[in-house]
Amino acid sequence: MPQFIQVSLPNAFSLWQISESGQCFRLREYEKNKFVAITGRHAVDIHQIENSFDYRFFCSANEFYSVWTPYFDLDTDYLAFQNQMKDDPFLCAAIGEGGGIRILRQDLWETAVTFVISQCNNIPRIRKSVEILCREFGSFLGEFAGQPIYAFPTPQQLRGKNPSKASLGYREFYVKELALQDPCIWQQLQSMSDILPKETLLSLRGVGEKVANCILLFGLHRMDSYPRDVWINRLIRDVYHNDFDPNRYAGFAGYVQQLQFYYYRKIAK
DNA sequence: CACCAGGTAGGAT
DNA sequence: ATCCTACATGGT
Repeated sequence: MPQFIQVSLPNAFSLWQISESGQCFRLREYEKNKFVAITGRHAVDIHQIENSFDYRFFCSANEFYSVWTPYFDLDTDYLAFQNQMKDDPFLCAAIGEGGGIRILRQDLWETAVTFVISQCNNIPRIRKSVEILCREFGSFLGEFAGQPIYAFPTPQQLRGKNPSKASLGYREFYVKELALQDPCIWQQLQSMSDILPKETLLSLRGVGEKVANCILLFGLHRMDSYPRDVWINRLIRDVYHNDFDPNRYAGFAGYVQQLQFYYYRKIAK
């Protein structure tokens, strides 16, 4: 019998919604209520107990607390954020559909690469390209539900390689450039303050305003970052009539953005 | 065969 | 500073 940690996460947590939120590309429901989450070199099998908020993380207690608690931001009270959105009808509706979304702490290097790939692309195809990169160049981590799981390739594993099977198109050049960077920068970015991380990210080829904000939010957990993509721009124009200021949600604007992105795409279908 | 997809770089205005 | 457009690829 494999080792597992059972936890109860009743408030503001939904693996399904997170997997559909578009902030990560390697969280997948492989069977009803069963997910595989992968970030960097870590992977875990998570089972949601039917009709409850109980989850089983198939990993050691040590890994749960050191990796997955920060990854899913389990120590943060998202209901406190939601309570500050009560006077916005769109956000209230968004909470109803996507209130279980969290802002993940993903591996920074992986976040940079995946969001460079995301530009002018669609989410299913981003996932496909990322999986091919992992399968081609990443380390084998083990088997989950009969499927081999591979880590996201390290910069060293990707350096000098030809990732043509991932069909990255014109973004392939940018990914190769990222792999050539001194890997220390991903560490250094963690300890930079103020606007230095953003300036550093913007200096990278293929990283512009929007992708930089995504990396800041999903990789560096800068909760004040508010990435504006085509959906957010449409939303602000058509729903808010160009009258929306993310600064109003100081300290959690990025969470507001995720709720808006998730819900607006959902009702568009 | 058009058009679109979590944009960006480089050049022209 | 703001406005264009090329940039590959795959899916409707």
